[in-house]
Amino acid sequence: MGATKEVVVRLAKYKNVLEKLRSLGFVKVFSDNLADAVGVSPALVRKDFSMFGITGKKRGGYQLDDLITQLNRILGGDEVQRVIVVGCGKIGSALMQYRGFARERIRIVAGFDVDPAKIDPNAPIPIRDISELPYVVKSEKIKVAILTVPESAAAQVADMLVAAGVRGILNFAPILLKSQQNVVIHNINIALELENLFCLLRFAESEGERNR
Amino acid sequence: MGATKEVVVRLAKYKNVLEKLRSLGFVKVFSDNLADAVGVSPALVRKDFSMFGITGKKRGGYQLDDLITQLNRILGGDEVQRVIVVGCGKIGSALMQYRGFARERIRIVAGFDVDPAKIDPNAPIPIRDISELPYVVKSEKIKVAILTVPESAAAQVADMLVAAGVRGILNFAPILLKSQQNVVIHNINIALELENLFCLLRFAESEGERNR
DNA sequence: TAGATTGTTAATCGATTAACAATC
DNA sequence: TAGATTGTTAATCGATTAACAATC
Repeated sequence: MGATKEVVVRLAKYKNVLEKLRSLGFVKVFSDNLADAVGVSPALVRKDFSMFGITGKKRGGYQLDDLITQLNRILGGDEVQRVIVVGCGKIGSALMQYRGFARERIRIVAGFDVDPAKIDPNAPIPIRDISELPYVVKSEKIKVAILTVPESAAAQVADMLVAAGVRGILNFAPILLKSQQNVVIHNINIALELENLFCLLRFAESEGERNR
Repeated sequence: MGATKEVVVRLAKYKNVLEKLRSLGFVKVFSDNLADAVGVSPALVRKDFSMFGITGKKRGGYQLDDLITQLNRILGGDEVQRVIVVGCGKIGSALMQYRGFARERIRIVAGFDVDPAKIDPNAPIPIRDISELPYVVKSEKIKVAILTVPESAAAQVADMLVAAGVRGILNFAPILLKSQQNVVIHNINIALELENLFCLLRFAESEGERNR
């Protein structure tokens, strides 16, 4: 094949940029424009497109509407994407209320926690006891979950999610969960990201000295 | 050279795993153990180490204490790493209170916002008006900032941070900020991560069908 | 037309891995 | 000793880019 994860991820980035361009009134784009916006080379943009049979006009670039339609077809389109949040602590609650999701057609349909004080099935976004998770995942056909439980519970809750039928997990717990057969896991480790920033800076500095 | 960003990022992952192993009472590790924990091949672990002059014993693997010391030397070690949060909305506030940072020796020293209602210079972690940002960054020698402002303000505030002397930005606004000369920017776009999960699942499905 | 941009091939580049001698 | 693991070289692999004919 060749349609690796990286390509799919880039396609989604192109789509996001294109939607912004459309709202600005653009009608067409060149591979050059997209390349600049996403931070890749124009050749790669064209290659990514051609890999999925998306073509443009030799001199006129790509029609914005066409392109977005095609990308939606490939990426899974316009349906509202339903997600649950498991672990309603600080970060979990913040994500449940995050306004940026609506624009991307992402809807959080429920939260789950073990703390009885947090349970509130009548809230706009209901918060349920975690024991109800398997039932809700099945009846609502939930495919993707955001995992924001403490580190100590993360592995166990991840297993529970997979057992219930969840196929994609966005993990914020500071533990590396591994993608398995049929389950895609993305790990976001904020402390590690900060550490990496500090390391890279330190490195950039010593590089600078070396070149002086 | 060859010490690319990826290598540095892996070294930090090794270090995290090693610290956990140490707290479990481990005394030595093999490249095999680390490879499993971080999800890479044993050969790559050894290569990464040898690239920085870290050596083990031909039969006995690597001494845990030695290894951690070496990694600390390379990665910038044990000092407390001071960070500011710019934008004290839901996510910004959640991060300011996130308990996981302390363990990684990360300390949030201040928050900034434009909303007068949020300003509170006497809180445990003071929240200041954004106009004070340049002064605080300079006087406290802040190198890294977490950016959690709304999309519409992100680019402008990022410029402000760089002008004030910040050299690393962890950007949560849904906009792709580009790393420049001397400035490292990591973008975490949570909506995009979720979109990617859905896309990858959709892809995995159609792959599955094809192989049936 | 002249100029610009696509689509695609072949070349390049860099990162990862296989493999194995060295050696504990 | 026999067995296991490192350190390193050379081979592989895959992704990216350069380059250019096609063509609008």
